[in-house]
Amino acid sequence: MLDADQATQLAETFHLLGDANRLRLVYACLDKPVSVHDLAQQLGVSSSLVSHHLRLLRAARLVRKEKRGRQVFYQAADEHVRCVLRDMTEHIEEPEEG
Amino acid sequence: MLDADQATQLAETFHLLGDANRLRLVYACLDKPVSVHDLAQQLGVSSSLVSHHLRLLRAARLVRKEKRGRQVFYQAADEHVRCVLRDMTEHIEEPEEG
DNA sequence: CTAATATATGAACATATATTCAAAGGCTTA
DNA sequence: TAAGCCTTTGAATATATGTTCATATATTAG
Repeated sequence: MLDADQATQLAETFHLLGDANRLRLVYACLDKPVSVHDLAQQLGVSSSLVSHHLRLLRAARLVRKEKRGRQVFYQAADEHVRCVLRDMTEHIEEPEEG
Repeated sequence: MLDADQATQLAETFHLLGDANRLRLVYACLDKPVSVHDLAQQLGVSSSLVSHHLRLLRAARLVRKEKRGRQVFYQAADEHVRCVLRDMTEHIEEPEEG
């Protein structure tokens, strides 16, 4: 079972992936570190918005930060994150059953 | 990579798990069908609220509906759902690294 | 039929939150 | 030092959404 605190923390983590831009951010740096500027360019949004979102993603340890000179690179935190995205992608690609 | 439509659909699915009550609903019927009334009682919320949430979860095929007499039983849709929840639970239980 | 139980639905509201804009830090080069 | 680039931060706003309440629909019992 799941107590209330665990449920809240889990939900908060899922909530972060529940926004299209944030989800695309995680996807974009799933396998390699990417700078904030490049992430913004890939998504077609402002660096400010990217930074706001990355802050939240990092707080939930969904991405990791790595500073290189004046640039900051982010990448998906661990294998769990990759696995969650992979499974959910399979889920939505599954044809209707029943 | 992930196109905009896929990202939106994926995000919408994650978004549904991003609410503590909805998440607890899925958890509560992860391994067996549970009636709306029992779900409401387990979570300590109204049947109305449960029904609202189940409708959304069902639309995303996160849960399945099964009618028995005047009761309606719901259960988690498939193995992907169970896997996503398991992986994310492991993620939040992981100790801080780096 | 009426009564009772279980579930679903619709509207209304209070709250949360994604986004934008402006400005500030930090680091590198000249 | 100053200038320029990259990133972060804070406030303001428009929108989305979880919850409640009242009501409706369905199914069973008497």
